[in-house]
Amino acid sequence: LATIRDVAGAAGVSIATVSRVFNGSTKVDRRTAGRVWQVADELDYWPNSAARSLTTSRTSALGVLLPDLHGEFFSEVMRGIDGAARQEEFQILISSSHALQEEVVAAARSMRGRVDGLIIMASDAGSIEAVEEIARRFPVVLINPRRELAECGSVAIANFSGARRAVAHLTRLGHRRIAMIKGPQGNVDAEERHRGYRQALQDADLGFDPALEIAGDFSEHSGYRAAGPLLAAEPGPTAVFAANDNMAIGLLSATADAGLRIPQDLAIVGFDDITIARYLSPPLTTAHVDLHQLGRRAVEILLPAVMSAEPVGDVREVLPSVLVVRQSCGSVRQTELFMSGQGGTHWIANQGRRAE
Amino acid sequence: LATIRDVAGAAGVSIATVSRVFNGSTKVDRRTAGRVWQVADELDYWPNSAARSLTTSRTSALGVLLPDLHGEFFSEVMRGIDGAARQEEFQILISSSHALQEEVVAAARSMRGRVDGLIIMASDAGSIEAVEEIARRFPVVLINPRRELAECGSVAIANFSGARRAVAHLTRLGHRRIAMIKGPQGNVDAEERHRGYRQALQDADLGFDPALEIAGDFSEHSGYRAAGPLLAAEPGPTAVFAANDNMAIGLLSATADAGLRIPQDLAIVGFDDITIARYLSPPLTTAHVDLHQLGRRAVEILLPAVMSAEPVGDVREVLPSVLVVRQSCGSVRQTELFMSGQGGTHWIANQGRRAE
DNA sequence: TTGTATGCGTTATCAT
DNA sequence: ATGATAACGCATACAA
Repeated sequence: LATIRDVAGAAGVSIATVSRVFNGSTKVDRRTAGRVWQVADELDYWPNSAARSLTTSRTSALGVLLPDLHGEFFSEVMRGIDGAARQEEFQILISSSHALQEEVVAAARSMRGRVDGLIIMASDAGSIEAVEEIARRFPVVLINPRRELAECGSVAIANFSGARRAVAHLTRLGHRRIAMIKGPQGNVDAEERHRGYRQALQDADLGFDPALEIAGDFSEHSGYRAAGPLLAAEPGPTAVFAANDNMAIGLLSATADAGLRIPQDLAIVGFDDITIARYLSPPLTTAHVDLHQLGRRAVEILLPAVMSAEPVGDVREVLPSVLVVRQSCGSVRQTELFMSGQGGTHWIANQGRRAE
Repeated sequence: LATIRDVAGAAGVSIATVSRVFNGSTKVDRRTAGRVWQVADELDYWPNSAARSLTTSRTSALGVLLPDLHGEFFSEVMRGIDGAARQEEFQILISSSHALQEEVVAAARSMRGRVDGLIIMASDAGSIEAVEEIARRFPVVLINPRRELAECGSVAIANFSGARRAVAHLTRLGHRRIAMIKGPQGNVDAEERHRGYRQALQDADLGFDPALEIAGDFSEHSGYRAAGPLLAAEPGPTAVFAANDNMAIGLLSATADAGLRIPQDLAIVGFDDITIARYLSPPLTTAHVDLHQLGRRAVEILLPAVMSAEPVGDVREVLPSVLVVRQSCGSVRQTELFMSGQGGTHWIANQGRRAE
């Protein structure tokens, strides 16, 4: 309720002085400063951020545009974003559920004057043009972009090499009929993981068999259904790479229903390393991705641009993915010490940054 | 870069008219309105929200203050908040990781002028006074408050009755030596769940045995450790109520290590119904809480106050908790049809709103 | 229907 | 070291 003017009046100084005090200007007498602080406290004066950012044209806030904030993916990414932002005393304005590109633009528009930069994760293919429009006004960093954009930074996860490594794990164990449950068409993550799968087969001098590439949509249910064509294939696969853990879980249930033993009858490897993965029976071998870091890096790339009021340079970063070997592939080393640090997992195949 | 003045100039009208057009005023000629829209589009004019909220003293944004945004709890609550807010075209400014009360106040201060109301979830006991200070300036709704506050709305989960029902489930199954793994001291949720446990025992004419109330801190590890005193007790318990699922998971591993069969040798019931619960072996019977609704209701209670620019009335709401019976208690009906709607769970004991 | 002018709460540029 | 005062970008009461 009290404004800077009220404080100035009560303290017997000008509003300029009050402003100086609150912004830590050195050019103000210690005694008057003390008086101002005291009066401000008595009047319960809280500076108005909107007014401040109107004059400074800086907001100390970042906007985050997401397609959805369902589940673990979102919460971990957000945690990374929030942590990094808080460190630099930036606030986070979030807006989710943007499937259509008009919605993305609308959300960005409504943030005009409220944020200094934007972190965008667009799911829709059409959103690219939307982002281009946005990037003309804000520094922008893309998370897992489907296409690189000039003037936009980006942070992505190592889908290709992660998948390649996961499947290489299977070939190394001697499997030669390796199936894949694919993710939704048009989804970058899904497509990259598929590329990695194909590459790993080629690396092992194996051809790919279209009959072993089952369609899926990242849902648990689609993983369950994939068991049908998978078990009907002739000759059948001895191992399966699921494009994400959700589908691996579905497949796991289906094979349990069918009386198959994992990994003896079928080896399964997933992608994402969601929390559940280590609790499954058997615990799932899967490609781990550091989502927290995904968010953190996005902020760290965005902030310098925000500070300098320039567009983000061509900073493209790919976060490493790491294969977590548990028991769903019948690895040689299967020991799982339950309460140990990483859930008894054994880490291999650490891939360096920017490796793709 | 273009301001309302630029648009007015280019369209040959006054800034007042442009403002009217953008705010959908009816008192403007269709033709001039069209011209304004077109010019605005050409100039790529995006209204500045900060300036707008400075004059209107409304922001169309809500602030959310959280202690931490770890895991599922956060993501589900946020999803509820975001969904409800978006419906009314409100934005969400979030700020997490506030353990100390000064941090909470600081966060609230920095939101002055940027939000119209606040949703606060304070973990620290001292934060209460902080919230009181905040509530003098903003409409506030508390999530799971440790103490009710005048002028603050609140939404809480049914800890007491949820725990009572969970334990009643055990007594109904014939258990008479029922242990509990408690949550951290000073935590409201934990204390309420403990009260519910005691009440359920009393309901069944059972006394409580301090030796069967093991200390815990909500962590999986503390649940694991609890197995020691639990199995050492003489006579030992036939059932255990864990104050949250995490600890139940820890206990589950410990009993597996000890070679105990669940539920034959020991029945276990948890609280929260986290995603993992249904994937455990055996799937965990637990008290389900609708976190999404928790966030949604907070917004729905807050918004009317924001609209009317008055403090939130004495709206206190308690969301029902529901016992999800799976297989960790040896219920009579154990059928679990894996891919069915609720993960093959069977819902009982639905408790109405405001029931506590 | 449209334009003029004032104010929203700050910061910043000048003087003093 | 401090005080006037002009922006900042917009909404609105009032005048036309």
